[in-house]
Amino acid sequence: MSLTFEFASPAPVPTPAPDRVTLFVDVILPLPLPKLYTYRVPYELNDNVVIGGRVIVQFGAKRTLSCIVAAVHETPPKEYQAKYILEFIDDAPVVTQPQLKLFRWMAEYYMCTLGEVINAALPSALKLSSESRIQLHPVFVAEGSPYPLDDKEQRIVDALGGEDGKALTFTEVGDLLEVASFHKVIKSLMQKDVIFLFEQMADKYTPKVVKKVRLAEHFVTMAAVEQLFDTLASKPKQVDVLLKYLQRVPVHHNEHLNQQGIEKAALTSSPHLSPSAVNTLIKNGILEQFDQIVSRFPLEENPLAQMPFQLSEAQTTARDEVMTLFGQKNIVLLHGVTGSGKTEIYIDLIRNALDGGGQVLYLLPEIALTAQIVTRLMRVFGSRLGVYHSKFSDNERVEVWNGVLSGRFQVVVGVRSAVFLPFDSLSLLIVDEEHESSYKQYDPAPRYNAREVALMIGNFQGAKVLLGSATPAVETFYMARQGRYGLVSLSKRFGEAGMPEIELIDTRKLRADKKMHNHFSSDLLSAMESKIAQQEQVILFQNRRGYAPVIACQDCGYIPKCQSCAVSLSYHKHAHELRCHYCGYHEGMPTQCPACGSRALRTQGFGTEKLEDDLKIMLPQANVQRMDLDTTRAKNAYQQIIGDFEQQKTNVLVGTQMVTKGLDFENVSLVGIVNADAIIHYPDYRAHERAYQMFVQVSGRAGRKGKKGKVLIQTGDPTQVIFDKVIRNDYLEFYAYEIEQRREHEYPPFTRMIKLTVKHMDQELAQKAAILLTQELVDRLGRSVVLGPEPPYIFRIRNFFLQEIVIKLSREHTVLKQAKLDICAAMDIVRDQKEFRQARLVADVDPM
DNA sequence: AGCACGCCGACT
DNA sequence: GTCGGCGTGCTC
Repeated sequence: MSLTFEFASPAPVPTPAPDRVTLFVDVILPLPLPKLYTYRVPYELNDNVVIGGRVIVQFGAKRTLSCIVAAVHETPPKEYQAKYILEFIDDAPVVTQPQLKLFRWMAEYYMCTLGEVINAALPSALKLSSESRIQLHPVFVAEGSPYPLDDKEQRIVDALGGEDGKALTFTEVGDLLEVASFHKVIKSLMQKDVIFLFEQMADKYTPKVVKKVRLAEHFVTMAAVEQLFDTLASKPKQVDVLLKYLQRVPVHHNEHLNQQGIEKAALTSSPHLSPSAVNTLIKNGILEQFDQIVSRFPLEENPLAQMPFQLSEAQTTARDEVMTLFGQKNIVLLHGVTGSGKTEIYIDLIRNALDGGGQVLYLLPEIALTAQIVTRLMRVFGSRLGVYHSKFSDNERVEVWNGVLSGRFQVVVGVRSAVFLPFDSLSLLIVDEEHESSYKQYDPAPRYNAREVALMIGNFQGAKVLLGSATPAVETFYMARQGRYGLVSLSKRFGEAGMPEIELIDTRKLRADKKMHNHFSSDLLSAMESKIAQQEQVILFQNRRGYAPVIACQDCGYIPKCQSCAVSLSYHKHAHELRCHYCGYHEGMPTQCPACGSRALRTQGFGTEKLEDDLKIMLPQANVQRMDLDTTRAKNAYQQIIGDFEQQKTNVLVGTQMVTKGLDFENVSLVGIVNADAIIHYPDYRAHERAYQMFVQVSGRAGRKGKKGKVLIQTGDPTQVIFDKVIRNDYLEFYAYEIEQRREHEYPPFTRMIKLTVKHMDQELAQKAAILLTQELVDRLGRSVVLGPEPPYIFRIRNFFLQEIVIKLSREHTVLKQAKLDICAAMDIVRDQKEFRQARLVADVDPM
């Protein structure tokens, strides 16, 4: 100890901790990366750390990203120096703890990264993005540049203006120059020190603002108002405006009303008022204009909100049974035939759950989430109801997200992705049409099934889950039969409506007898004719869009195929072009055969478009409308078509799957399934289930409100087993038959499947990679559980050749977990192979 | 996923 | 000779 001081400084007692802890956070980047990344919290900002909040970090040399804080700790990373967090965005979580837990489970279960889950979960407006901007360099502004600038460069400099420091984004520069290669110009300007580049995080959520007006403060007394009218006596237009304002906002009764004012548009757009008078009043300081941030979902308190409706006896019984079963089980399946009034039961249960103070999530397949159902729910739940739909704008989604966080929305009705919303105290989840395959996300990752996710949320949050369907998924019904789920059945239709009468039409026989007219049997045609004559409506179902799936040259047999996919091009008559339904490629319809020059190009097969066309000729008296992906692409087209049909402007609705879902049309008395065989003959184990569900669901559209409906099914082979089950409308019988098939062939629910797809531009390499992958899988899991590799029916999509491997696993959790690890390991081995660098490997857990 | 670093063809 | 193609590897 060598001290140079006279008085020794106090012995270095362990300093009473200066409380200077260094915090680190693990963040989830919105990227498909397998790990979390650790950043350091600037000491002064320790208090700002929020788990589930967003932070901005520098990732790599050039990128600035926003990400979610998943964990906070004090452990400095050993192998590297953590970078600092640049900025904190939120002072409260945007992602709740229960969500983080759920997202971790999803990533593990569906074999993807947390980043991918986060990416799918967050509305993109919550994902800040770095937008590169350029600005004039201060040195250049002061001294100019020693280098000469060319024309393009000068234009950019001009646009950036002088001292005011205006910044342009790259896109803006691109627009300015009208050329794509603006990077060169920017680069050159940067080298000349004329501009510099900076990154700016832009919050993409913009609140909705309305312009409002109110009376300027010093006029808000009776006396002042009266005086005002005197002064304005010679300005009748302005007086009109003021009168209107006072009528809407009776300031003389209550001065405080003035604070809220009214929307400016209410005055300016009124036909009796002059907009310029409004502006004059504002200019003269009599009215004042202000902005107010408003919700995109107007808070209209509905007086009818609590209006009770009467459940039928059957509904009441079912509701009570559900409630009783919830006492013993967390999951209940409500098996109710089409038209049995499940929705009313849901509403009743939701109301009940809300009274208990919990949140409710009500999931519907996309095509079933219609204005019809939303209006109905709005009427009951008013402003407590949030709606989450894929056709919503991003801003609207953020509002729902925030509304759930703030507690404003206690019920959300939504599609698949609504399972990502930040609930933290759900007491009830409803999955309607639980068998629907649209609950499963195919691509991209996470390839989740919202039904399964809902079940897991229920499990995590201690909430009850109600699954509803007229045609439950075989897996679901099995669980109910096993006693794992409660089961409630509703076998009667609501009201007096009976089940429709189903009839098969043997098209093969009729064709031989020359009783087929194009794709219509005379039976179907005459049935349609008579229904239309009786002012009743008809739905025709054909599960194929477009005009014809194939065109062929009559002379040489040539069939136009997609250049990027292994499919023939479908003919779309309206657009007069050939389209690929897999990659979207399209080209004009050729006038002659590209191979032999013949003009004899004929269509083969038929889609909704051709049916619509044929009907217009065969039933000229009918008003025919088509509803499929092609006619509903525009934002409100769907609503338009439904509306027209509802108001009976159309007699016949021809459509794909879309017409099968949850639409209640009271006047439909006939449903025709034009080609049942196309639905049954599908190369996978679920074909029968899907066909059964489809037939029953379409049939369910026939006959409601007391009218007995009729269903005509055209098929080339009426003897197929499945028809028997459909006609007798006996789900149990169908189930009994199907479950045996599943047991015998070891399909779900007796096993759990994982489908691996290998994609490669090179056919041979795709196959080689798949063979290696299979080998690696067999080594780890055993030969018996690995099937394939095999090219799928459509073996090439978007220029990638596909190979599929299916793994059938035991449903035991531990086995499953281990198997997934093994599968990952096997995939990594293939990925690490130099030869297969270009291969893409995708795992799909519980494929549909 | 981007973005940088690094090694081989068609242009000033 | 350089500009630029995209193959490979990393990002706290």
